[in-house]
Amino acid sequence: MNPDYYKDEHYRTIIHVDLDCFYAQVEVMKNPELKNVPFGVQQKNIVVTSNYLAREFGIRKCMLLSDAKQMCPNLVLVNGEDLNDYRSMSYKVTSLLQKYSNSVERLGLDENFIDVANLVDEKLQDNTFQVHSVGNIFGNIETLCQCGCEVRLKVASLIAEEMRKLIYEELGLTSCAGIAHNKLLAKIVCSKHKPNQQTVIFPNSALELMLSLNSVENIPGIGKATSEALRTINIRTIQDLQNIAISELNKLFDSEKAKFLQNLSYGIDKSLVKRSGKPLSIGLEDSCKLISAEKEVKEKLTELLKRLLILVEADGRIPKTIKLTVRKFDKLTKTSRRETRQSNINPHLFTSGKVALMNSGNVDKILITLMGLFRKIVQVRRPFHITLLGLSFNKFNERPDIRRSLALFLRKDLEVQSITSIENLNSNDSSPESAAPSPSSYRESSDQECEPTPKRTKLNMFKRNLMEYDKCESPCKLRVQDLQLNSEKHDNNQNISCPPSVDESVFKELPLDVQHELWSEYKRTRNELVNFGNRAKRVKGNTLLNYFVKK
DNA sequence: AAGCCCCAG
DNA sequence: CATTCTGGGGCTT
Repeated sequence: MNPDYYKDEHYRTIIHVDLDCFYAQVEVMKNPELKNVPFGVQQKNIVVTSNYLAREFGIRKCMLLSDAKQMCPNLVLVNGEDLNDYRSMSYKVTSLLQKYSNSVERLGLDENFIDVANLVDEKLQDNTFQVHSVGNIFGNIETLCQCGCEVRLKVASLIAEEMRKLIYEELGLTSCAGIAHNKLLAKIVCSKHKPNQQTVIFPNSALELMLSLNSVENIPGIGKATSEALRTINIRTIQDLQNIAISELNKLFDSEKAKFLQNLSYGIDKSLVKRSGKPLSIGLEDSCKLISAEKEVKEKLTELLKRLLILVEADGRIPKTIKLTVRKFDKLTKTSRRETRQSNINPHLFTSGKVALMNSGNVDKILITLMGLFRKIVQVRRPFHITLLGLSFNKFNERPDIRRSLALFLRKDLEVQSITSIENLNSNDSSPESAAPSPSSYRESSDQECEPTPKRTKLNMFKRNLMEYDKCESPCKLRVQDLQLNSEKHDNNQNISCPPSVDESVFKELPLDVQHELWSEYKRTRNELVNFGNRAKRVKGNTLLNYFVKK
């Protein structure tokens, strides 16, 4: 038996929410007449998903159009090649779920993991609260674990029901939920009762749930390549993976991966719910039958680029690199493979809003780089065959507007530009001399309702200013307004890392997006330090971080 | 940092 | 088997 099995801890409480046939639900909202007919969502030659009426005919994910039509001659089809509507609805769902926890991880467009530890603790503080569960329970409940996970999971089942109700009431979408002490089990158990239902699993039934998958390729995290590798040493079933000597797995995978895989087979998953933020890349791709002419390539790229620029504009950030993806078809081997090339782009093309973005001259400039990238992949002087073109923007800077307005604000309203005594900024600090001057322009009639003792401190004003920013409509703002979006990876995914040069107590008081901004700025300057050694200036220029460094 | 591969829905 | 249209992450160079 895997030694980790006896050490598995159940202190976490995780909900997995999965929207029912998501694309199909969005299409019904766009066209309610679809509600009572079997229909599928089509991309090129493929039915990528279908409603439940169609599934009764045997329609399955990624079925060929011709096969689907044979099974269900009356199948109605809607085109789903443009993901915009699905994507925007998806982010609305994530935004709703973020009301329950700051730790929400997106998976694809239709799934979210939520770590509800804090909410569960809150609910358990209330002694009048009668603990019970709602929804389906997977497995037996005769020998439940006594570590305390039972009540947490039951409470989480109530939270999951609230979440699903909210998603239905606010957005009209039905969903399923799985509740467990780790992500793996939450995800698997979620699919045990569908659609529009939820299921909780207690740790004592973890093995039963894993065995119900039958084969290793059904374990989330084990894909085609891994299961093929496992097959070479005759591992097919869950039990095979449980019982194989770890030394055998080490012949195929490094020891960390080997351990990870075997743990999965026991339903053990230590991975944390990662806070999802703004996407790290924004891309579009279009597959096609065959392209063999450079002119055609340029036309396709133009169309893709124009669509992509609209998405990037809506995102609000400034992209730094662009990547071209080409799928080459080899007529001899009858196989295709993807090749990519990327290059930096001139940020000036994006700095002055929509006009600059859609300016045809700028589009042309980007197109020239793209065709340059294309010729790196394809010898255009020789015959070539392309079956897919893709574009994506990959690295981003926040738009400078935010930082500039903050810096301006600070310079205007603070006598000193750098904050030397950080504690004085804390609104909980009651020492009288710490109060900052309060310009009358920031007095508001609604003051009394804001905070118990709304002290006019610099930090309060700083936060207020940000709230004002949040309220305003601006073309550079995200379409997904409420989302807590971060574009950085952090050492600790519960809290945002505090740059060592900044006082942590102040850092924690700052709004999340400012924390992100400070951290990413610190990382940039740190990288410069690495590159240039001691001669580099610590923090240079008129940066946000500069206002918060301890002196 | 660039490009490939693997994972997911 | 992959097929669509994405997006994240890890490995190698």
